[in-house]
Amino acid sequence: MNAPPPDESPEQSVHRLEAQRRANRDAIAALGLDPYGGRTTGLRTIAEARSKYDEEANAAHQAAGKTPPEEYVDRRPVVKAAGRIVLKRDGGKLIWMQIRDWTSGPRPDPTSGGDELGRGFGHGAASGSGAPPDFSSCAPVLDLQIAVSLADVAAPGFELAKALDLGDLIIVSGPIMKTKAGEVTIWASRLEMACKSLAPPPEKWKGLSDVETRYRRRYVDLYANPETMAAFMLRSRLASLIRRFLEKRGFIEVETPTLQTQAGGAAAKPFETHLNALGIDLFMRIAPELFLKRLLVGGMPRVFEWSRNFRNEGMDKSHNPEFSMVELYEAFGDYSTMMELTESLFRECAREVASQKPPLKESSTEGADGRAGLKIPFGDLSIDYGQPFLRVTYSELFERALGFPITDSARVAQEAKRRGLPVASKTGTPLDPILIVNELFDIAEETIDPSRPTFVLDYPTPLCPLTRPKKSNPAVAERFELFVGGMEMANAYTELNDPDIQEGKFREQLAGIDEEESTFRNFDEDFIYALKVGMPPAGGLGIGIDRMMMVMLNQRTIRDVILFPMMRPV
RNA sequence: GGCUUCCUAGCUCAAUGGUAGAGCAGCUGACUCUUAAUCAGUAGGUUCGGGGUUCGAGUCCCCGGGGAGCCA
Repeated sequence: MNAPPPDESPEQSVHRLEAQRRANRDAIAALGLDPYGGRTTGLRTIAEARSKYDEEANAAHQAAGKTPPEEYVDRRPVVKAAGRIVLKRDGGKLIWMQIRDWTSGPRPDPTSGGDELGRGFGHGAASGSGAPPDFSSCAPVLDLQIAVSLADVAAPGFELAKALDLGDLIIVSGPIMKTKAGEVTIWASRLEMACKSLAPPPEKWKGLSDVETRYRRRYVDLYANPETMAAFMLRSRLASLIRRFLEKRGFIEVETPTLQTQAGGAAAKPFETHLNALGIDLFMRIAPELFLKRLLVGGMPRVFEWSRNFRNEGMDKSHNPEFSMVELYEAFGDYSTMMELTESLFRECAREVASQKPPLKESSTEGADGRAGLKIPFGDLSIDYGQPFLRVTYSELFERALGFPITDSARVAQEAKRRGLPVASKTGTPLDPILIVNELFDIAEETIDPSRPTFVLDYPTPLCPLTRPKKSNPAVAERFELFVGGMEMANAYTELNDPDIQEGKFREQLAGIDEEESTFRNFDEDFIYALKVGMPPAGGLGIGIDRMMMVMLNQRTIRDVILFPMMRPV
């Protein structure tokens, strides 16, 4: 049996659901309305509109009955709000809808009763009258209900309401009142079109749950899944907090080149690109470090950059090819001032997160054993930012985890072989023992308690080409990394400002690289010249913002804290 | 890169190797206080793509695409 031949007309090439929506758009246009709206004034957010509800005025209006006496004045506040239709219940001559805007989010106060819970697009509350809403398994939202009555709405509002589809954006104005069932509602006196939606929305109860589609069509995820919106709203708040925190401490925000002739400041494979105007190859930056230090040379005392970095390496749940890093430098500071700053910054962010209401976070400010604590959930963990962060030196941590000191070269080599780690370079030359130590150090890192933010400090000097060695012990450098939730969060140094030592380290580094690496790693002569001009002693710090957001927003993968994560093209 | 696993209607999901289904969304109709509204009716498919085994493949095998998880 053959299917009927496909209709060749362009109308038929459109999906049937889109075709229906196009027809509804035409119906709206036929009413003399612009399906795509225009500038609108006097709008309130849904949250504001809801807050205007007046109990007394509502009671007076109900008491006035169907045919109110002549002296009766309707005192119910009139509001105007706009939003996306997430539910529509057509009752013949009375049409109910629920609209959503960005103020729809986690309910601010879960104890205030369940009768005003918004529903639709995947986030219902516990069903049943009188049952307290259950915040453990769902994310209730404060959508706003709209009633469009044939008798009360100005023409052609009712015909418009009939032609509306889920997902359309509308503007409604009218008295804010409460229905018999107790739900705050705008009883529409005017209904306007803001934008026709031609794409069918996700399922109204289960929502959009397909992970891939959520990333590829984040715009749908954001409006259909309020906890997604809530997470990114909170990310934005924290970004703002971080900027204010740094500005309060005298740091100024700067911007340095993203396109660089050499990719310095970190050990990572860069993206390559080409500048037609000069006919030269360029690299996307892997770190802003060398430019920010030039600014210290120039006399800027405290600088920070919100830097998008690009690294042409693996992708997994804690790596996206482009990622955000805040890097900062403080003249006359050192790594201990950076440590204090880092700890304060994480604590302030945690405090902000803890001040958010459920259901996004179940945080606690109750400390263990009576001490001041500040706990933020991260998966199965509860990370405490209230207590002082733990501190352990690189060599202590190594010895504690491996059972022998980093100086025991024989056992280091033996252990590396046992674990199948490389003990020689690709060309066959034996690796510096300290590099083997550093391979084994991954094992030590895994022994850090992920629920306690931990500074690992005093890295072996050979691992730190940009860091000043300790005066009391030149074998270790004044560098720390912060670990939280099992991930490396931050990296800081007492910056090396002796141009001769720096040049020596650069040359040493370049001597050890392979052919591939030499295509993008060069000797940065100008940076050395800058150090010759003179850079004040300084502390420098880089914080991996995306990972920090992961632990703050309780998201297990970096893709859930980046609005548009890298995806393979379909 | 290796192993495991997933991809079926717009969405969320079913379907021992034996006629591809449900709920929601859609469409038609009824309904002026609904609450995931309800009721009656109706339409909707390249089962990710290609190949193979088989009387017969959504299901088994191979190749390819995309996602997720674990490992390196």
